[in-house]
This record gives sequence, structure tokens and C-alpha cells, in this order.
Amino acid sequence: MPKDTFFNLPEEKRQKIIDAAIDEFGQRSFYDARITAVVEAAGIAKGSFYQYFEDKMDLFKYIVGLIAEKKMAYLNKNMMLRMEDYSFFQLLRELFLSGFRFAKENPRLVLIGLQLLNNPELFYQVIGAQQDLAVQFYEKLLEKGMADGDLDPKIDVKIAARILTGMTYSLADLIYEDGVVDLDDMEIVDHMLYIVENGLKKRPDARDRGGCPDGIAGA
Amino acid sequence: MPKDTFFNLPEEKRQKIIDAAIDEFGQRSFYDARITAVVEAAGIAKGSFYQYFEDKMDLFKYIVGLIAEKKMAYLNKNMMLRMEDYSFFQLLRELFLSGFRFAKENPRLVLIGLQLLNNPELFYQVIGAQQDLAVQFYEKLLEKGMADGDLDPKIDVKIAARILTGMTYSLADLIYEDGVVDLDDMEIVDHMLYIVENGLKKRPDARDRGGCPDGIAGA
Amino acid sequence: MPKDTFFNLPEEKRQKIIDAAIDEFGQRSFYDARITAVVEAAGIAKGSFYQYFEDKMDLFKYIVGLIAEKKMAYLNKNMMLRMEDYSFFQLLRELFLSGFRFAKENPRLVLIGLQLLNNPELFYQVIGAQQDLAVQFYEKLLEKGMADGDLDPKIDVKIAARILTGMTYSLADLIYEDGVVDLDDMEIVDHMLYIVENGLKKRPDARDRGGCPDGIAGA
Amino acid sequence: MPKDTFFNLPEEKRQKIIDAAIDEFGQRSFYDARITAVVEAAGIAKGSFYQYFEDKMDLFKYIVGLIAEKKMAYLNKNMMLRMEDYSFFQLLRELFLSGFRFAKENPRLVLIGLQLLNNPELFYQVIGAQQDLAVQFYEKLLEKGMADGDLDPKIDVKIAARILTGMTYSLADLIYEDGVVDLDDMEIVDHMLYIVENGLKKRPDARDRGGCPDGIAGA
DNA sequence: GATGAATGAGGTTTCATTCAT
DNA sequence: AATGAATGAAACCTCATTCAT
Repeated sequence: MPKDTFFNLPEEKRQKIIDAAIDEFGQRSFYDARITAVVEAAGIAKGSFYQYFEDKMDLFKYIVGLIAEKKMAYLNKNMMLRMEDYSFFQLLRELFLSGFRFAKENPRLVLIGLQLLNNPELFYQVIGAQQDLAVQFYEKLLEKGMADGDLDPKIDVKIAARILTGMTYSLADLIYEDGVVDLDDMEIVDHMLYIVENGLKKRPDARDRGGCPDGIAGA
Repeated sequence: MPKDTFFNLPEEKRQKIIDAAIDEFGQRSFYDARITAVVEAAGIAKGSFYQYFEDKMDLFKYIVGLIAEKKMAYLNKNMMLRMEDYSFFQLLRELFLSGFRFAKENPRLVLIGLQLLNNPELFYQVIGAQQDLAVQFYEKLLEKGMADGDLDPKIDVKIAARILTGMTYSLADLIYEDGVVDLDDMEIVDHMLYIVENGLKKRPDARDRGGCPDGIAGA
Repeated sequence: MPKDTFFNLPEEKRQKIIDAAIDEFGQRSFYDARITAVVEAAGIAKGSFYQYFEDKMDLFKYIVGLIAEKKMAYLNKNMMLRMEDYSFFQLLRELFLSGFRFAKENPRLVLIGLQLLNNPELFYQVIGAQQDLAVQFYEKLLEKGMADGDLDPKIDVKIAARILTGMTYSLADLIYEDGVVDLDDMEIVDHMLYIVENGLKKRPDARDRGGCPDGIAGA
Repeated sequence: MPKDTFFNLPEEKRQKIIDAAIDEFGQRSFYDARITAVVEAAGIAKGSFYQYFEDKMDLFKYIVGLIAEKKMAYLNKNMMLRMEDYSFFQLLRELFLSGFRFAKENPRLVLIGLQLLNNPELFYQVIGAQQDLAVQFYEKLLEKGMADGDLDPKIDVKIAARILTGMTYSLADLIYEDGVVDLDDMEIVDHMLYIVENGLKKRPDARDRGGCPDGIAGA
């Protein structure tokens, strides 16, 4: 956690430091990122930095926290507060859309997040022992969908949660490559969801597919 | 490329260096990885390292090449050579299975590969200008499946390719967390494929879903 | 250019660094000189050096600049500002004398300067594209002397400028070998000038020497 | 001195090593020159080098010796063997001409020589305590000229020897800058000699110049 | 005698962090 | 609270020289 001195700073200065840190962590890996660059961009003295933060990791954790917070803000709050009023697929669509919008508008922040995902050691230090929150959230959502009878009961919830989480990241990747997909935002999300929905939803005539997934195992 | 001197080394010594390098690159990012640590772990003099490799990047490229080579070896060669004899979903299953086995047996190597994926600049230096091969490969496979009439024609191939690539990585993630899923290998793959297959396959009565994905857009 | 931090240093410390640098560059070529030796002699931390200077070249350029500055200070300023009031040979004598005094009192500095002269590549990096200033200056001076009628018109100005420049360096050489010449400073200069003056000056009866230099060519 | 093994080498191989060494020492200072580069260019093994030479310095000394030898070869031998049959100025002209030709045809070798001149420490190690041979030679020559009555008796022999040596180097400098002087070789030498001759030669009416050099001292 | 791999000291440079002002 | 100079560990890399084959 940043020290009190940091939070006592005038809003403007604090923001400058945050921006500088995001810039640096967005361009270089945690280990490669330089406090020197941050303080220069923020226009503060090197010594001051250590009066606001314990060390480099302290700053990184703080920034990662901010990112998570900001990402949450992209969610439709009303919807999230009344989750029980929406169907599984409605909620899923909102999650994808908000993730997409966040990534589109904050590509630098996504990069920082991705860095964490693929560096378990770093992840452990920053996020601690807790499981990946996104996976947990999707698991909960899937359980609800299952309970509501929206989902194919043959699906393994844990695995489906992984797939959905992975798709969130795939979504992010699509941002970084201009022109790969020439649909507009909502369409991209809809195409993804079209596949997912078919993959997950309960269908009345599930019987015609036999004891899947075991049936597939024979292929 | 490593220098000739490296390939002239006794097998055992060469392997020790490779192991040391994999250890280091598996634990730290490319930029953070230390030649010093590699030579110490390998039990060679620092100067010797530079008689085997041009520099740190040279070593890294070599290791990445080894990984790609090893990963290829997990594929069922007969199947890949006669791709036209198999259905889309049969091929997909083989790809997932081989990816899964590789990840299961070489978790350290997967980590190094993942590092590349999320560092475009590094990726460019190591792999060169070529696009992500996995995505390209899945695109080709999907086009074939589409031509064979195995797939739902409403699917966007590029987006589906992303999803499948993403799932490959999700699969890898499952390795790192013991006990998250308590199914055995083939079952995990089958559960994933069950979802994917439902998501992608052509179904006779597609009409009952209306002009999806646009139909979904109204949700 | 050294960084501000260097100029903010207490005079004494700054001088210690300069002295250490001069010592090192005086004893070893630029490429061979060791920052390590400089910081040790100056009694500062290695890191500190890089807070004062960009790199080794930065330090070297600075030292060379100091030398040029110091050398200028040996010139009789009044005389240089009113060059038109003096004859060619009076000016030449002042130049030699100042060069001699500088070399006598700063033998280490002369060494560093000489190093530049015989390393065109280094010279180019440090001094830039400009021609050897000394040669240019002597050319100007000779042209003036020619215009004033002080010099033998048969002389080739460019070649004479080279000779004079070379003599400046010869003068410097005499410093390094104690006792080679047992005259005092002014006498050494006067003996040199005696030869030069006879060599260059216009003489009324130049006719009796025939079409020299071609006449000499027959010798 | 190189070891016997070196002299037992086939002529061709020996020459290749010499060429490689000259190339390297011509491009980089002694300290900066790399044995590695020499052995590569010569196509021999690193270990072999140390069977031919004691160390880097041993090679350097040998090369410098070769250069001196080669330079001597440019002198007109007949003339040098019968020095007493020629006048001071005839001999001087031959020396300049041979120096000029040598420099013109072996610019790389001159560079190596110049390196020595401006690094007293290196000079001492390579040439030993002996004085600069060129200066000594010019001193002898001047003494002879003086005895023969060719030279102005007011001249200081030691100083004149320096000037002449310096001019030899100036001559070398002129080689490196194409187009600075647009005369052909002999003309350049003649112009230099014209100045020198006027500067040094005895003139019948020396009286009209008063007690020079002291006369100049009043300027 | 020839080879070339092995060695390790030593060089420049970077940067997080401390500390005196 | 703010500053920024000082520090020194540690990184990459080069190269003369040795030594086993």
C-alpha cells in the first residue's frame, strides 16, 4: 500500500504519478520497468517517490489494483446488482461487452494485466494466493445458469469457466491487431457469443447427441 | 544460432546448459533473466557461454526453437500428414490432446512460450514478422471444416480461430493448478471439445434460432 | 557535456575528478582508459560517475575542451585582438612562446591532445568535422604575412602551414625529454624561430637564388 | 622476439600472420588491438599464435621492427653508403623523398609508427630507452653539414634536428589528406626543402642580420 | 606442432534505494 | 515533506592467455 503521504498529495500530482507509472509498466516488464523513468515523467524527485511508496513492488501492486477497479467500473452496475433478474446469456453478454470496451479504451492497462497472467511468480506476489478472480466469477455465473436451467447439464462448470476466461483474453488480443477483424465492436462480441451460446446452452433435443462428451471420446 | 562450439560439446554438458537456460527463462522474463545464473547453474565459465552463443538473445531464440520442435513432436504425425482423411472435429481433438500432453509434461516450456505471446516486441525479434502461427493454422482448419460442411456457416472464421487459440492456452493454464480439475487428461479435453463442438458444428435445424448472431444482438 | 550534477559539485571534488581523468587519459589511450581507474583515483563511487557524465566519451570531450580552453589562455590576448598591428614574425613568436609555455607547464595535457592528432576517427568524434584548427590558423597567418610582404613569395602557404604546425608539436616533444636541450625557454623558441625566419622571410636579393624551388630540384 | 617456431613456418603462412597483424594494429591502438582478430584474419588457431609469439607485445615489437626495416629499404643505398660524397642538402633531399615515398606507399605502416610516437609509455616498452633514432640521425647529419660549412653556424643542431624530424611527420600527414596539396610528390618535397634550405644554409652575408638569434629576441 | 575450448579478470553501464540537507 | 546526490550490487560482454588433446 502506498504510504499516507501519497494520499495526502494534491489530486493532480497523484494522478501524474499514476499516469507515469502506467506508462512505464505498460512499456516494460515489471523487472525491466524503471523507477527512474517514473519519477522523471511524473516530475518528482527520486527521494519523494520513496516517501510515497515502499518500493517498486508497492507501486506495481497499487497500479494493478487501480486497473481492476477501473475495469469493474465498465460493468453495468444496475445489472450486476440485480443479477438474478437476468438470464445467464444476458449477463455473459454484458461481461463480454464491458471487457471489450475496457480493452478498447485502455489498451495500456490491459497490457499490464496480461503481464501478470503469464508470470506466475509475479502473479503470486501481487495478487497473493487467491485464485484468478475472473475464473471464480465465471464459475459462479455458470452455476447460476445451470440452476436456472439455461445450460446444458452435461457441461463441466470448471472447464467452461476457463474457456470463458480465456475468451475474455482473446477478446483483448483482438484489440491489438488492427484490421484483423473488420466488424464493429458489438458485432465481434455477438459473433463470439453466438459460438459460446451454441456451445453452452441447453437444447431440448440433447438426446440426439448421445452420451456426450463420452460419445466424442470415441472419435 | 548457437556457434559450432556449442554443438561440438558433449551431449551431457550441452543438456546441462539447456536445462539451466530453461530454468532461468522459465522463472524470469527474457529481460530479467541472467546469463550469470545460467552459467552458474550449468557449471561453466562466463566466457565459455559467449563461445557457445552470440548473446542472451541468441540463447533465447535457440531455446524457443527447441520448444517449438518439441511441441511438434507431440502431434500424431500420421494424422497431420493425411489431414484430408479426417473430419474437422477429429483433427481438432488431436490438436487439443497433443497440446495438452505437451503442456502436462513440459510445464516449464509452456511458460516460456507464453512469455512470448504477451510481449509483441520480443515476439517480433524472436519469431520475426510472421503472424501467430497457431491462429493461422486454426483459420485454415476452420476453412476446411466449413468447406466440408461440418461447421455452422454463420460462424466468423477469424473470430473462431481466436477462440480456439485461446482455448489452447486455457488448456495450458489448467496444468499449473493442481487439482482444479480432477478429471484425467482425455476427459478434460473431451469436456472442452463438447462445448466447442456444440458451438461450432452445423446443425440441421439451425432455423429455429433465427438470424443469429443478429438475433442475439437483441438480448 | 557533463550533467548539471557535475557542475553543482563542490569545487574540490570536481577538481579531483578532473585530475583523475587527466591522469588516466594521459597514461592510456582513450579506448584503454578505464573509468574504474578514474573513480578510484577520484574517490567516488562508480555510480556517481554516471550521474556526472553521460559516458566515457562525455568525460573525454569535456577534458579535451578544458585543455583547449587552457591553452588559449596562454596566448597574449592583447596581441591576438590586434593582430593587424604586429608583423608576421612577431605574431609567430608569440604563438610559439605561448605553445611552449603551455607545454612546459602542462605536459600531461599536451599528451592527451597529441593522442587526438594521431587518431583521425577519435578526432572526428571529439572535435567533429572541423579541420585541424592549428593548420588553418597558420594558413591565415601566412596569407597575411604574404600580403604584408614579409614572406618570400615563392613559398607554398599550405605546406608552410604544415611545417609550422609540425614545429609546434616538435616544441612540445622537447618538453618530455629533460636535458635534451639546455637552453631556457625563450632561447629554444628563438633558435627555432631563427631557422624558420630565415626559411620564410622575403629577402631583397632573392633573385640570386634563381627559379627556386625548381632550382633546388636539380640538386 | 618471435619464437623459433614462427621462423620455421612456411613463408606464405608467416606473411599472412604479418599482414593480419599490420591490419589490426593499423586500425586500433595497441591496447585495443585484438589477437583474436589477428588469428582469424591469418587463419590460424589461437593456440598456434602463442606458439609463435610470447604475447601481444611480442608481436607488436616484431611488427614495429619490420616497419623500421622496410622504411630503411626506401633509402638510396648507394647514397647512404657514400654519404661523404654528397652535400648536406643532397642527403636531406634523399631522406625526405624516401620518407615521402614510404608514407605514400605504406600509409598503414606509418599509422602504426605514429601511434608509438604519441604514447611514451608504449614507446618505452617497444623501443626501449634508446632515443628517437630519427632525431639522432638528423643530429649527425647536421653536424656533418656544419663541419662541411654548408650550414649557418648560428643554428642549434639539436633544435634543428627536432625540426627536421617533425617535418618528416608533417610530410606523412600530408599523405592522409587527399587534395590538400595538389602538387606531385617531388614538388611537395621541393617546396618543403626550399623553406628548410633557406632556414639552415650558410649565407655569405650573414652579418646583415646582426647577432641573431639574439637579434630576434628583441622583437 | 597444431588446435580451439575453457577460463576469469576486468570493463562499462544501469538502477533501486538510502540519506544528508 | 521534498530533494537529488551518493552508493554499490549486479548485469552483459570481451579478450588475452592457458591447457588438454
